[in-house]
Amino acid sequence: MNNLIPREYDLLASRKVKSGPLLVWAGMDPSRSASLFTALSPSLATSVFTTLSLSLSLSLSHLRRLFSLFEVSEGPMREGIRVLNVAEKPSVAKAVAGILSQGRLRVREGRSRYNKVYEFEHAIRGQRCHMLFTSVTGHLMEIVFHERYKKWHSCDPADLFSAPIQKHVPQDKLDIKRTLEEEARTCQWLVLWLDCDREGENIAFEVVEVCTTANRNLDIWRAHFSALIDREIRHAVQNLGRPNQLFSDAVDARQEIDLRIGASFTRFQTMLLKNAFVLNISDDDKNVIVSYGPCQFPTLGFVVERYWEIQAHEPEEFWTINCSHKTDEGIATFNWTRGHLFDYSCALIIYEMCVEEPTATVKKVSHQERRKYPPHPLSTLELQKRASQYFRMSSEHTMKVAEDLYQAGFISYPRTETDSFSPNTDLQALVREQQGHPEWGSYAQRLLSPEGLWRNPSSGGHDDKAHPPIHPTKFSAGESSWSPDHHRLYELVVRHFLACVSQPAIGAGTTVEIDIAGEVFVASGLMIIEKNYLEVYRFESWGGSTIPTYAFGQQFIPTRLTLDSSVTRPPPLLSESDLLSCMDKAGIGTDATMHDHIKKLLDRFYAIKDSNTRFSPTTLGEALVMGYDCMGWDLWKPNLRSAMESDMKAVSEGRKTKSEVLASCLQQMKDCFLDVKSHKAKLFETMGIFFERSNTPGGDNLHLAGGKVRSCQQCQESEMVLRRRPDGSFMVGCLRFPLCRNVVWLPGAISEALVTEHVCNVCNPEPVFKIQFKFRRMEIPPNFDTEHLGCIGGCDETLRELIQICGTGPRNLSSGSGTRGRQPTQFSGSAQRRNTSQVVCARCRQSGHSSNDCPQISRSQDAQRPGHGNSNSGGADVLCESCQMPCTVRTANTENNRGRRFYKCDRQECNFFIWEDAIGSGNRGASRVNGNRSSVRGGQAGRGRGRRGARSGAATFVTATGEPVSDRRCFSCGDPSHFANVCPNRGM
DNA sequence: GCAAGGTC
Repeated sequence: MNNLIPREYDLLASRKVKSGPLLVWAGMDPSRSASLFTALSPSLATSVFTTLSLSLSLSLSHLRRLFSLFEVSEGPMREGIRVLNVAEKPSVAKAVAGILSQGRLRVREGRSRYNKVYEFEHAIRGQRCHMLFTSVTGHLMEIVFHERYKKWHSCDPADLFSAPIQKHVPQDKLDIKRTLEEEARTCQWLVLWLDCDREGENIAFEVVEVCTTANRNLDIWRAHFSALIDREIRHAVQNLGRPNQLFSDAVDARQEIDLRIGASFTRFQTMLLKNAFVLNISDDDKNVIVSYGPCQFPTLGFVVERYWEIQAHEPEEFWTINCSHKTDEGIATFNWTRGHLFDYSCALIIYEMCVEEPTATVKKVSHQERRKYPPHPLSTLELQKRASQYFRMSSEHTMKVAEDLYQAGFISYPRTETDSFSPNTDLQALVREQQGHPEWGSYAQRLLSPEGLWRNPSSGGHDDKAHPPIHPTKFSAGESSWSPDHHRLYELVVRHFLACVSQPAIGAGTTVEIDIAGEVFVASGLMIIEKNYLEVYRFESWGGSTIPTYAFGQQFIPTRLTLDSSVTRPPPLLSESDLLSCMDKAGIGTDATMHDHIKKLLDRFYAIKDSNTRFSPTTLGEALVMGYDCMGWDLWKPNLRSAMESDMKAVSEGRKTKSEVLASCLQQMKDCFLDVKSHKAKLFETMGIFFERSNTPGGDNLHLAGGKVRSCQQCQESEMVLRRRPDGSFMVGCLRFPLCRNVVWLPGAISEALVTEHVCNVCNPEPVFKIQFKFRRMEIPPNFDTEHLGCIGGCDETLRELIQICGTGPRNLSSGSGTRGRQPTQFSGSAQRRNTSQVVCARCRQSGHSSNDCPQISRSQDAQRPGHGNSNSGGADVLCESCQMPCTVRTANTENNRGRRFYKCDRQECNFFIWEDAIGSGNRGASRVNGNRSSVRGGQAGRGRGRRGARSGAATFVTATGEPVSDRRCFSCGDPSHFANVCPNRGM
């Protein structure tokens, strides 16, 4: 036994530890200390302590007092273990220490002002322990490249895939590191209370590294807990395990991959592009960073993809039969169970059948109880989405406000994936707290009363095992220091919580099914009986609508039976809420970082957010995505991140090793990088479509040809300027590109072009400046001069002929984007337009579209479509009544006329406009309130084929001019002997 | 000057 004493003596004497009740046992092997302590007699102990006191300059009386205290208070002497506990954040350290000490604890400052040290006594499995509880603030370490590779120009970015890296504690974490080192030296155990996820496990190993460097004898333990509630924490401390190296390895791999590919691609892109093009995205383009990241790029990809989808959308007309019935009790709107038909003829035949036999027979009446359930408990993602939807707050701002509320103790930890409460949570106590609130206090009181409003919250099925759902933790009727957004967010958290523990809303639903000439229509009504959670959750509503009473077999004539047309619409731009959902679905980012990735898109000028919180790509964002897409690499898609995530999972489960995943992933990404690098001309080319070349050093010899040629007649907002593309060809394009895509392509044989001051005296509107061209002799026929003063306004036959002879592209057009054996992803929109705009239409001889897309053909085809039969617009231009110039056909995008085409004179002073469907109907210039093409009652002009009128419930046919039709013929075959509903050719 | 992940 005595042989232990010198060891203890050495340990203690060698360290300048602070005094404390368990001082003398610091550094002792806990498995042996018990027997040592038990065997020590008071006299022997006194002797030991005397020696120690001399070495440690402590008073003997102090040591005696400590020893006596033990002897008296503990009976048979038991050893005390000094345990260093480390949590991932200060709040967790405080909460766990509070639970385990039951409030009997001491607090002292650590080296870091945020990370305090709590001290208390606690028994772990009967073992007396002196607990020191402190924290880190997330990751303690970061990985960086070795000094040699840190400067951007220190190496080829490709070298970053293999450059040596090191993990170190950054400057701002050194205080925390010192605290850990100092406390670890005095302890025998280290218990890791990091969050129970992969990142938490990785942070745990960072703590282990720091602590064991200071004290290699530490016994390392891991506490596993899923919520900061008594039972969980007490169970965790009595069932300590060991940290999971595999979880940590997975994070190590992710960190290294993220760093290497992020740094390499970012350096490459930035150095390649920022000096070569006039990006015009910041006051100083020199500071621009064209970053790449495995999360930010797929996030951008979602934005661009939706944008392209909208651009590529072509409205398609469809037809619906709508029916309504008005009685003294109200109106029932019946929906056609076929939904809608794209075939006008079919729709019209069916409609004629209905009008022919318009009596509706009630086939089914059903009554059901309907319930609208309250939302699941609040996760971070839902908080962000709802704050965006209800208050238009950005996800980033939401998290800042939530963090403030959390720091001040009003709400629980705001970064959580969990959307179900632990059964041990005292939810009623949380509700009780809110009883005094002037707005929702009475609802909280009712929740706790026996009236039955209470309901245990549902589970959303997610649990990050680290934090509870976001909920209020402290009552507030509003603090004076709060901004309006603090008020809003606190209110959302409280109301959401109260809603979660409430009964669902209950309604009485009625469904009525009717039959008109064999066609089925359905109407439904809903009457809210009990609002329940909707009373407190004012952000949601439940559209209550009542319908008249119907009985089975009842018959009636519909008040309104109309054949209505509408057009398909493109999806809207992605809202912030949509974007968060896309990211969540694809596993891009975490609950704590998703808003960062969105913000990064804005910071990097890759996307903009409009006032409706909808995102569209900037020119730079679209160009980058298009550039990579043209090269055939899916770097902007979520696949890469998903694959990485899958590999991380494999590492954490032991199916793959960290080194295995690192080697394969980095090799793959390096191959990709080298390929992109070798095809950088492609990226350059795409950028050249969107941006002017820069003359600043660092760019190459391509340059903007420059000079205004004319004002843009398409957007009417900007100018058409002469440009030279990276492939050497010339074009005249609108400065607003890509917002305006007006372009005039020029012959490929041009070697030089210069805008002159000569104004064309033929083309309008003036001025159209002529361009001095120089052609390459070998590329034009001998009868053409190499010098030519030309006009792009449409009068120049020479240019037109040379375009036909030489084409518009560069001399050696590459084979396009599929040159590496891999076809690029097909996408519509801008890229397709770019390709087609390089050809000349064989029909109208205009450049910028192929004969397939020729607007003249489109107009002719339009004339062939149903509904255009009587139109006088077919095939011929509509001329402005004022200036007699051809009008431009456009599509309306207003709420009442969305999708409806009209002709408009481009000359602003004319102000001439006419609906396409009004041409020939005698309704020139008349606008329509709705899209009805035919109606039983009160319809407006039809599409030329005829419209329906009504007399007291009986259907009548009228012509476009309103005259009754007496000699109706079958619509399908034209035979006057029968109607379409009995046409023998029907269905052929 | 670069990533994404923690957290203050």
